[in-house]
Amino acid sequence: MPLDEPDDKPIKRSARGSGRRLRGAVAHYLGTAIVSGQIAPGEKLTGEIANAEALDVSRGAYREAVQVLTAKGLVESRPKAGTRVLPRSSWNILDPTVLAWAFAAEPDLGFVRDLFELRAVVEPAAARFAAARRDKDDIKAMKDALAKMRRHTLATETGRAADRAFHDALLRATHNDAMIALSASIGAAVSWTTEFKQRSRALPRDPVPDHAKVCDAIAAGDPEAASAAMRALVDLALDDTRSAM
Amino acid sequence: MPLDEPDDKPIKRSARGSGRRLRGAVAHYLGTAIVSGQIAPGEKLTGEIANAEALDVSRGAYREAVQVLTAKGLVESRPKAGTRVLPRSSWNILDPTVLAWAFAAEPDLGFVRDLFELRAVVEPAAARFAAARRDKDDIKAMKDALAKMRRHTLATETGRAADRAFHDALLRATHNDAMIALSASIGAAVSWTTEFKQRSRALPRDPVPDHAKVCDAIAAGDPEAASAAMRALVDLALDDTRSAM
DNA sequence: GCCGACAAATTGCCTGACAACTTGCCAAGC
DNA sequence: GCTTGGCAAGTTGTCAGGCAATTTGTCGGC
Repeated sequence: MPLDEPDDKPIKRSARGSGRRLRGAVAHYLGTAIVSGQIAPGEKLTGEIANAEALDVSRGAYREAVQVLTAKGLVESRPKAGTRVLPRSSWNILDPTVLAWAFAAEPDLGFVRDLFELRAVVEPAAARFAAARRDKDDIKAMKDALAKMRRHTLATETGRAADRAFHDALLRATHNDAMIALSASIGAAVSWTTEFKQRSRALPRDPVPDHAKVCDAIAAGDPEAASAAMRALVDLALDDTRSAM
Repeated sequence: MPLDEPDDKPIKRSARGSGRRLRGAVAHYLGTAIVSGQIAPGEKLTGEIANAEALDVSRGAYREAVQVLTAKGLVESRPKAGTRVLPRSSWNILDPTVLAWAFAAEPDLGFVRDLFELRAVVEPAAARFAAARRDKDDIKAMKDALAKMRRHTLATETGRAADRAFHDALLRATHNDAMIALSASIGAAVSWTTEFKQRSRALPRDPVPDHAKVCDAIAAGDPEAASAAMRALVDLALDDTRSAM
């Protein structure tokens, strides 16, 4: 008589909804565990057969998940040595998925600061490029996002999505693939700083005018004004975030 | 009597040396094919069984390779739909491996321009941060790289490696993980611009003094001077590269 | 004390089969 | 004619077990 199985299947239950396959769930599980520091760099995780069994998945699915981690520079595995967590410096932290793992738990404040600094460097310059290169569609996308921001405020999720969409449209308007690739990372920075502001219930400022100034300068094709307006926007955001912490 | 096998095993032969496993070779093969445009976005590649057989690898190994591509945003695969190449905008173009694939063949000039622009934006700002935050080890790393650049010139591969090491050390000196993560991407930009200059045999300038100025300003802890020196360096590199093309 | 060979442990790869999931067709109904 | 529902087929997704390849650590010899 076979034993019944009172155990929950840990992975199969958790977070299997959003079109994410089984290996995706495993990757998410391991990825968050690593990024959050539960498995420190240099540590070696348990062997494939044991770990796969522990998570109640086949070895093949487990391996595919590990390939994903390897592809993002989180781990490295060699025969007989096992698979080890690599030092933080070799992680692809700007990868959208890794970013999502990092923000799944309460994110490290130092890292949020780093992202914000990157944003402060890139966005004013991006605004300059955007003003020089934008086309009709770019302007439309930015104006649409701006309108949505006006309608729903930053208090609603739709409003915050519109905020992200605005910055995304701006980066796309640079017509520079390298900067467009930074969109996800910078979007994360935008999201989390507004998130902090939101929490402390300190929303002293209406963000729309600042964004509108940037938008207008870009539409007008004035690089210097666009860059300056964006710098002002970022500086204000920095002030607000500082006072919220 | 079994047939002999006159066929070369295409993947197993090619580029299997550098510690790269079989799945790595397959990923490289597919990755370069996609990044170089041989398989255009929107196209769907042949089914797993057929393609795996064509490459003479097992389906499991082939799938692990595809997982890597998926992790880097190059493809997306769903049951019954097959696996399709995603639009360029969703590729993780700044991922070191993707960058390597992009530069495996003759790289797209427009993309090199994009990377260079990103470098021009990030590096002066990074120099500013570095001047404010560098510690003894950072300075040592930069000085070492500089010394190596002096010894072997940019005409040798060791010299170019030292150049990359210099810029890498500079970015690390920012103590900003987000910027450190850009090191690989910016390193690629540095590499390829000097590569162009090298080819056209136009090496009008000794790069060492410019680098030394940056290094000194950072060691002195002068952010403005560091930023200015780096901007000058990048501008000169831009001039040289322009005249080389 | 250094160097080389060997053995064990772990990942790497293979085969074959079945399950799950979509898509696209096709028919029925409005 | 258009929409809607179900149905079937095709492709990826997952499973199981076994063997090969590779590297590390150790043990013996020099």
